[in-house]
Amino acid sequence: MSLPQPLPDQLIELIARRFRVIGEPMRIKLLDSLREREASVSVLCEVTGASQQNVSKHLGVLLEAGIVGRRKEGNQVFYSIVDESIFRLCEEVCGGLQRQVAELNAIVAGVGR
Amino acid sequence: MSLPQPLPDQLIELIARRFRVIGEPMRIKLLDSLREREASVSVLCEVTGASQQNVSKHLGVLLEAGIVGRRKEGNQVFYSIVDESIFRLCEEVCGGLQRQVAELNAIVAGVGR
DNA sequence: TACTTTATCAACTATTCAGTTGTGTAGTTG
DNA sequence: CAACTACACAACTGAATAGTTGATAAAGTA
Repeated sequence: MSLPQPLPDQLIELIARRFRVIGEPMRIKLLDSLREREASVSVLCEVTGASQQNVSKHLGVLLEAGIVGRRKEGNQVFYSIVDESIFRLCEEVCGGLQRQVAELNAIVAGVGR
Repeated sequence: MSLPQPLPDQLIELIARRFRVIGEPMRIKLLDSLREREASVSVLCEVTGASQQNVSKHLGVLLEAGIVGRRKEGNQVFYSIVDESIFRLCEEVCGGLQRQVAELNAIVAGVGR
């Protein structure tokens, strides 16, 4: 995919909104917990250590963004990853972070030369 | 690159911070303006229509995050992209958005069937 | 020197939003 | 039915931050 130049304002807004949705530690944690398999809200509360209301709220944000899906079963609700590209984004970011750390490392190592 | 499972909290924090930095329309606009070539603060003000102080502030955030670099020349300062992975992130997000829109489109089209 | 341009810093305002508290609503169980 | 479980909604509080305003600093120019 190639991006138009310049980016239209509305698209910029959409992109920014998307990044803000995943720019929240708790939501990344939830997504990470859902990486292997779907999970109920109560399980996600245990895993993350957050309150039920808080987890529910964040899941709502992720649901509205189309990143996760939900499935009801009895009186439980199971959430699962719908948009797998989220993890590619995280990997890309981690790659960038690693490059930065490597550069810093090279600079620090150079001082002792 | 493959991510560890589960993600350590500190890494989650770093990833989230990174996403928040680019989760701001004005900063995306600035990065978009720098895609082709470096630019001075004043030029970036014209392009974005934002105040000098505001542009300078956002550039400071991007600089601290290691996404852009700066170069002084006379009484001007030129900023340029250092971390090109930013654009891959935007492309990935746009791809996700397009898939969502396509799905919506399919659903809407199905109604009139 | 005095003045202009360019960029940054600092303080303030307004907004956004994460997390909590309290409550409501299904669904299940005794 | 009542009691319980699982989840969501709404209102509130506090913290972070985007954008403005005013002042300061640095470089070039008359």
